[in-house]
Amino acid sequence: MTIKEIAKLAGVSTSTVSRVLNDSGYVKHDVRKRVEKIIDDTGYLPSDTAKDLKKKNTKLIGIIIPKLSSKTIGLVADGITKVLDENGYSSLLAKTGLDFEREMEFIKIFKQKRVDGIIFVATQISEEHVNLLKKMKIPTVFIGQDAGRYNFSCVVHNDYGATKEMTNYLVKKGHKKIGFIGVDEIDVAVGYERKRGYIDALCESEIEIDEELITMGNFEISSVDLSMKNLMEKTPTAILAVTDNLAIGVINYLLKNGYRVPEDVSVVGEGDSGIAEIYNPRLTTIRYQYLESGEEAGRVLMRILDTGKIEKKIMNYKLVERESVIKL
Amino acid sequence: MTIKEIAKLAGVSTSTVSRVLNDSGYVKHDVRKRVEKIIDDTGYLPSDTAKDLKKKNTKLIGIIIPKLSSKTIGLVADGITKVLDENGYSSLLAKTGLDFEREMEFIKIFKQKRVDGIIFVATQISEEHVNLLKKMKIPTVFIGQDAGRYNFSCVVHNDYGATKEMTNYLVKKGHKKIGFIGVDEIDVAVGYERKRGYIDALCESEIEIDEELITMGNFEISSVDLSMKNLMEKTPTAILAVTDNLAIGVINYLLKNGYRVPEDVSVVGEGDSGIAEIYNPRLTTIRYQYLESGEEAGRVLMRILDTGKIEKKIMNYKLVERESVIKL
DNA sequence: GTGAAAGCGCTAACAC
DNA sequence: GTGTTAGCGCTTTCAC
Repeated sequence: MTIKEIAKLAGVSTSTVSRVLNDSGYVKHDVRKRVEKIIDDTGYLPSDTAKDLKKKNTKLIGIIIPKLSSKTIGLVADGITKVLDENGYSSLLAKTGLDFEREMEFIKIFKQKRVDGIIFVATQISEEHVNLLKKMKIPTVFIGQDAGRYNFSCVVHNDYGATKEMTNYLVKKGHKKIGFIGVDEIDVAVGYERKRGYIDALCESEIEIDEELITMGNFEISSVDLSMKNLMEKTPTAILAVTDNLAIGVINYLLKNGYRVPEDVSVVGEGDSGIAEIYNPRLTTIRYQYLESGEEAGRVLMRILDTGKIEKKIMNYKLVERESVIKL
Repeated sequence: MTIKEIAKLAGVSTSTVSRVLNDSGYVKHDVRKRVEKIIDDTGYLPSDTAKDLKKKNTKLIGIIIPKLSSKTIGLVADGITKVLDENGYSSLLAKTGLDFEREMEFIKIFKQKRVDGIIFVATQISEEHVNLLKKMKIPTVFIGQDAGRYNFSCVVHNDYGATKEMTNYLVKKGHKKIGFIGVDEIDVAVGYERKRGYIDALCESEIEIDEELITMGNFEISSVDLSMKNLMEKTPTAILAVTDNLAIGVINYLLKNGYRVPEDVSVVGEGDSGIAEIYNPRLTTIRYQYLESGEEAGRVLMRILDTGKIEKKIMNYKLVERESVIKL
């Protein structure tokens, strides 16, 4: 079914059909009715493919994301698509598994599809990404990592501030030997910024930094066991894990080895990933605004498309007190 | 940048550029090299929009999904996009929030975008969906609900078999008074089929069905509290919840009210949603193949596009024994 | 081996 | 108010 066939069936020209389709220009009432009826009967829907060729924009936004099977990322994605939907944009999805090559490839695919913009949920931003994006001239906003130094828009969480506040909270509860479980600093937000928050908080409280109290996992629960073994030899009274998953791993290790939480060791996480609320004990953690960051990124992109102005947004966080910390 | 400009820069015709772009037809070696160099230098990438207008297919697949912020659905989505990627298809995402109107609307949008096919992650299938899909003539595969009676392809989980097996497992462990927490039967798979599995298992074991042992929640954890209050008056020795989330709600209720799990009451869930493994106690549950169902749906769709044959696939499941059940 | 030209389905001047 | 027509960026006969 094409506009031409509709025109023929209605005994009018294609321009008239186009006019009723887009509600533009004048069409006599009964002609409009007649055309509308035929469109209805045939179930004809105009091809965006053809339309996009004429117009400059596709109303398509590319979303680059590591994976979907994560509550956190899912929330971000829900936020993004919500705003895009509201603004009449469709979402082209690219799942990269954090594979650099695939990320680069998807940017090119998006260019071929002539997306109007890209939202990039990133854990690392490289010079190459940025250069390709600039060469392609695709308006882009990053979520989760600061792209300001590359002169790109971004929506970031206050990883530094949140972790600093959490550390201060632990200090206020009387803890001085606070273990830290972080992740690779290649992930600037979660690895580097959160660690910096922990360290600065201790400095400001004039607690000496003990390098042996600082360990690293990856994002998997099982990855903490080794770290914990070494960590516990230093007898910390509290442990700050940089994600809830890691914190759950810590608690499981502790419980398995005869420690009580929080009576023997206090444990906190970050992320408020849903599990924190129903875990046993309920986990004190940082609630970041994932859904909202997705929405915000959507809005920022809409504005870029409108005005071209780049923006950097820092999202709020909230320390959620529950049952996994004890006052010394 | 267009093919025309590239042609001019290279001093050849657009057809020649097209030939080197698509590696079709003969182009003299040095001409090819020259054109390739210019394409490289300019970073030119051909427009799929224009290409699609000529070709019959867009290599686009629409994915209709209730939301992303669910581990389960995220896994399904990861599976889908994996297979689509491998086959050179891109994913257009439609998040519906289970809103019927939006679902219908997205089908139309997908038609306008001329997607080659649709994968529909559904909790309910209505006559209207099916009729519209047929009218639009878009090859579609449903995930999670049986669309066989509508003559559509689908990939479903064995909800009935799994729940029956789980019930039998409980019976074998010596339980006779088994509470059941289900969901609305509008969701045929989770609501209706799982309940049927529970009932049939009891029947075959010649255990009388006690209607008061059968209650309903929605999918939210908090929704079980009321059900549990009534349920516990009937002093069941085991409770089968139709999802892990519900099971966690059950356990939390039990713990809060002084029961021990599993010593006083055994609890099982379904879904193996990740939390089951790390919860305290670790939850005995059914592992459905979410990721795999997404992959399978992708493959089924690829085959439909190829041969037109509709298929119904039933995925496997596995009973995962952990610590939340005791032998009586 | 390469180029000219038609045409994919639509929109938007422009003419009437 | 409505129709004619050019053209969006590409592919693909068909000539040469």
